[in-house]
This record gives sequence, C-alpha cells and structure tokens, in this order.
Amino acid sequence: MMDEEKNFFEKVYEIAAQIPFGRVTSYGAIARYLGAARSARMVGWAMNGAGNMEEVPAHRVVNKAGILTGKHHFDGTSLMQQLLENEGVKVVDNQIIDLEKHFWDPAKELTSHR
DNA sequence: TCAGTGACTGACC
DNA sequence: GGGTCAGCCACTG
Repeated sequence: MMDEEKNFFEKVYEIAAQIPFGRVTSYGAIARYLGAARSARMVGWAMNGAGNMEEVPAHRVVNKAGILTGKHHFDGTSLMQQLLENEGVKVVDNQIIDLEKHFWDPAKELTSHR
C-alpha cells in the first residue's frame, strides 16, 4: 500500500541493496517480487544506474541461467566476476557455479508481505 | 514524433 | 530437447 507508491527503480535498488553477502539473484526474481515479472528488462536497466551505487551490488544480480550478462557494463572486463569470486561465489566462463546454492530469492527471503 | 535497442523471461513450435 | 518469438517499459537517435 505505501511502498507501492515508490518508483519501480527505487524498489529495485532497495531489494538489490538487501542481497546478502555471497548470494546472488536474478532480474526476474526481483521483477516478479515487484509484480512485474515480464518487465525483467527494466530491472536490468535499473541496474544500469545502480552500477554507480555502492549500496547496490549489481554484480550480485545475474540472469536466471546464472550468466553474468551485465559484466560488460562494469568498469573493467572481469570486474563482476572478480567481485563474485571475492564473495565465495565460483564463477567459470562468466557463469555462476552452483547457482541454486548461492541463489537468493527476494520473494522467499523477504516473505513479509506478498 | 516515431522507431529501435536493451544487464530478461516465459511460452510456443 | 532446443531454438525462435513476443512482451514488458524506459531511454537514445
């Protein structure tokens, strides 16, 4: 009711900022939590602006396949991979290993209200 | 102003 | 089982 007044982007930032250390999530998971599962692209676009926000670890957000699709948008080339590996997430060929083990579902962890 | 692109996903064939 | 198509919304040219 009240949070819904927030902008879509702001919600994405808030959720992304709550991703715990060593965990990752997908654009669709965030989008679905916001009630816009079909607008996963907007989540990625929001991450584009979040890339400059240290509070928003965009490197912890990957596609559903666990592939670092947005690594190209980072300052470096393997920066995104380095950050994930630094958190204990194994990444090979721009893809996260054991994604299910590192996956963090906002709708499941933030199961406070729909 | 219109049209195309994009850090995705799910459904269809 | 694997590839293709459409949808979503915002920004750029």
